Amino acid sequence: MSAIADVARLAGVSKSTASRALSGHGYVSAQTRARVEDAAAQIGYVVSSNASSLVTGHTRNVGVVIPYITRWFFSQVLEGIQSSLIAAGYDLTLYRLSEDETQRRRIFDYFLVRKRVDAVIAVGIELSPQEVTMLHSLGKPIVGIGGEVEGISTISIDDVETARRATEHLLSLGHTRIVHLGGDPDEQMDFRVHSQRLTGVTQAMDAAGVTDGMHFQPAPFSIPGGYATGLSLLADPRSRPTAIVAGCDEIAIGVIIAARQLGIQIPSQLSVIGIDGHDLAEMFALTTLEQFPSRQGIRAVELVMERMLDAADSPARAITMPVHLTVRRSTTAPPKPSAG
Amino acid sequence: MSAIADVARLAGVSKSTASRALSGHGYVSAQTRARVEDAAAQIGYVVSSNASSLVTGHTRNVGVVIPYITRWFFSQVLEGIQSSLIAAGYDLTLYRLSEDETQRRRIFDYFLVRKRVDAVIAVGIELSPQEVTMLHSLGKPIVGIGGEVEGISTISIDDVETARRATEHLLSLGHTRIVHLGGDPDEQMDFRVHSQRLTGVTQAMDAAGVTDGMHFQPAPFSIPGGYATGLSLLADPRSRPTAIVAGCDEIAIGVIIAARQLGIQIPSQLSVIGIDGHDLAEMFALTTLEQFPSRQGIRAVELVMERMLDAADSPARAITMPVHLTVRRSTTAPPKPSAG
DNA sequence: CTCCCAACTGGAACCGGTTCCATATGCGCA
DNA sequence: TGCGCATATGGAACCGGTTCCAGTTGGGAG
Repeated sequence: MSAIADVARLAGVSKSTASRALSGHGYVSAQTRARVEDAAAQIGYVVSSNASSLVTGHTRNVGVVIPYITRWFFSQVLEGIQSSLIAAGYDLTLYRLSEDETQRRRIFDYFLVRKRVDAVIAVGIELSPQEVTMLHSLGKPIVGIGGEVEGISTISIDDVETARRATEHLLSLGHTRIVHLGGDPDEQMDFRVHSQRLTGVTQAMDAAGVTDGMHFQPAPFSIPGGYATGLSLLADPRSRPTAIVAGCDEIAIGVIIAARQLGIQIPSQLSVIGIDGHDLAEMFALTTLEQFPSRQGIRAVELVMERMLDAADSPARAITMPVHLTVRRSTTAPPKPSAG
Repeated sequence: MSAIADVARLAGVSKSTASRALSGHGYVSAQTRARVEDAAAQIGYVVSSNASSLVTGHTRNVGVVIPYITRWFFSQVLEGIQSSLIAAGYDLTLYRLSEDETQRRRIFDYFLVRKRVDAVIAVGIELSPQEVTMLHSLGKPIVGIGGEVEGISTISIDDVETARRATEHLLSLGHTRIVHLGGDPDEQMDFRVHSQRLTGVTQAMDAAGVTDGMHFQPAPFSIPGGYATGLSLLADPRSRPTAIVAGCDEIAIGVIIAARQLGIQIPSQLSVIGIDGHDLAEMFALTTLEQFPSRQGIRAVELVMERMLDAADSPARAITMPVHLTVRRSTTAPPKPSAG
C-alpha cells in the first residue's frame, strides 16, 4: 500500500534520499537516516521487490529445478538449499520437472526466462546443451547437483568411486558371491547415477578377479522396489549370494526387510551395503557410504552466491563431494560353506 | 535483454499495440497481432514479470509456507501444490518455517510482504491472529492446510473423527487392550494434530466403555520413533496390548518392524492400524486411514485460485477432506487368551 | 445521408523504486 | 584566501511494461 514517496513525505525528504537511507547506498546523514527509518516503520513500509528488481536487474530469488520432491535424496538437497538461501536473504522458487517433455520445455522457455530469478540450481537433471546455452545467454549462474554437465559448475559425489568402495568393502571381508541391486541403466531420469554405480561395482569386481555368474539385477530405487526384488532374489538358498551392493539405501533397506521375512540372518548369512546415508540406515544397522545431500545443497548455494557476487566469469568447476563409509552391523565376513 | 519497445519497432507498431497484441487485452487486428508475435519470436522476447507485476499488481506467484520438507505428509502436499500451480501458470515460492522464532518473524515481516506473492498457502502451521491480520491486510488470499485457523479458509481432515474411526475398527474386531502410540500433545509444532488424534482415540474408547489401564504413550512421529517406542512397549509379553492405534503410518511401520524383531506375529498376536496412507503402507500390509495429502494440496490451490479470481471477499471456509479406511492384513481379531 | 459505435491504433501517464547529475555546504590543505 | 574533495540532498530520468485517453476509420442503423 504505502510507497517510498509516502515515507519521504513523512520524513520530510526527497524520494531519492529516502531510497538511499533505506537501501544503504550513497551518502545519508545519520539523523536523516533515522528519520526515514522511523517514518518507514510508522507506516509499515516495505519495498516493492518488483519495482526494485526492475531497475536494479536482480531479484534476490533463485530458481530450483528438481525432478522429485518426495524422494529422500532430493528432499534433503532441497532442504539444504532452502535453509542456505533464506539465511542469505534469498527467495527460492521451486520448479518440479516432470517426465513430460512439453512441461519441461515450458519451464525452460517460459518460467525461467522472465527475469524472475538471479540464478538456477538444477538438481539431478541432465541439461541438454541447448538448455545450457539458453540459461547462459541470460547471464545467470547455473549450478548442477548430482552429475557433471558440460559447461556449468556442478556438485556431485563420484558415483563410480563410491560404488567401487562399497564393493571393495564386501570383497575385503571375503565375499565373492556379490550381487548388485541397482537402478536400471536404461532409465533416463536419474542422470547416469545408475550406470555409474554399476560401473563402479564392475570395476571393483574385475580388479578383484571375481568374474563368475550374474552380478547385476535391476531394481526400482525405493524400499518397496528393494523388497520385491530382494524377495525373488533371495528365495532360492542355493543361488543366493552372500552379499549385496544396493544402488541406494532404500533398496538396501527393502532387501533387509525381505531377508528378515525369509528368515535369513543379517549379517551372518547375508551382508548388505548401501549408498546414501538415509535417515533409516541407523535403525536397520545398515553399513553404507554416506553422501550428505543437504550439504550438497548448501555447497550449491555457496557456489551460486560466489558467481553472483564476485566471479561471474570464472570457469565452470566440477566439485566432487566426499563420501564416508559408515560401517554398521549389516556387513561381515561370508558364512563358511557348510557343504560344498 | 530485448524489451517490448524493440518488438514494437520491429513490427512497426507502437508499444501499446505491441503490449495489447501480446497480452491479449483490448482490440488488435489479426494481422497486427501476427506481425507482433512474429517479431517477438524473432528476437526471443519474453515479458519482464517485474515490469508487468509492477503495474498490474499481481505476480502469478504463490508463496508456500511449510515446516518440514522431508516428512512424508508435507512433501506429498507440496508436490500436489506444485503440480497444480504450474498447470495454472503460477510460480511457487517456498518458505520453510523453522522452529526458530526470529526466522519465522522474518519470513512474515519481510519475505511475504514485498508484493511478491499473490497468495499464501500455509501447510501445517498454526498462524497467530497477528499473522492472519497481517496477511489479510495485504489483501491476499490465504489458505491453510492441516488444521483450522480462525479467519482463513482451511483444508484438513477431521483428525478427531479419523482417529476415532481407526480405534473403532479395532474395537469392532473385539480388541480392548489398545494402546495409542501418538505424538506428544505438548509439542507445539504439529498444529494440534497430536492432541486431536488422541482425543479421537479417547472418545472411541470411552464410548465403548473401555477404561482400564494406560492407553496412550507418546512417540516421535517417525519410523525410528515408532520402532524404538514399540520395542520397549512390546518387550514384556504380559503387559503387551493386543492392538495399537498409531498416530501416523510412520509410527505404525516402526512398530511392525519392532514386533517382527521381537518375534510377535502380526496380526495374530498384535493388530496395528495407522493414519496417513503412506507409500510404504502397502508393503507392510498396514491397515490405515488414508488421507491423500497431495489432493489436499491440489484442493488448496483450487481454493486460492477461486479467491483470487472470483470470490475475493467470500467468507472463509473450513473444508474437511474425506479419509478412507483401507483394510490390509495388519489387523484382525485379538488372540484367544491362552491362560488367564 | 447522417450518426453512432465498434474496431483499431498511438501518445502519454503511471506503477515504485534506483541512480545519475547538479547543487550546496563544510572542512582540510596549499 | 582559495581550491578541492567528501558529505549531503533534491530533481529528473529511467527500468519495462500496462492502461487511459484521444483520434481515426469503416460499417450498420435510423
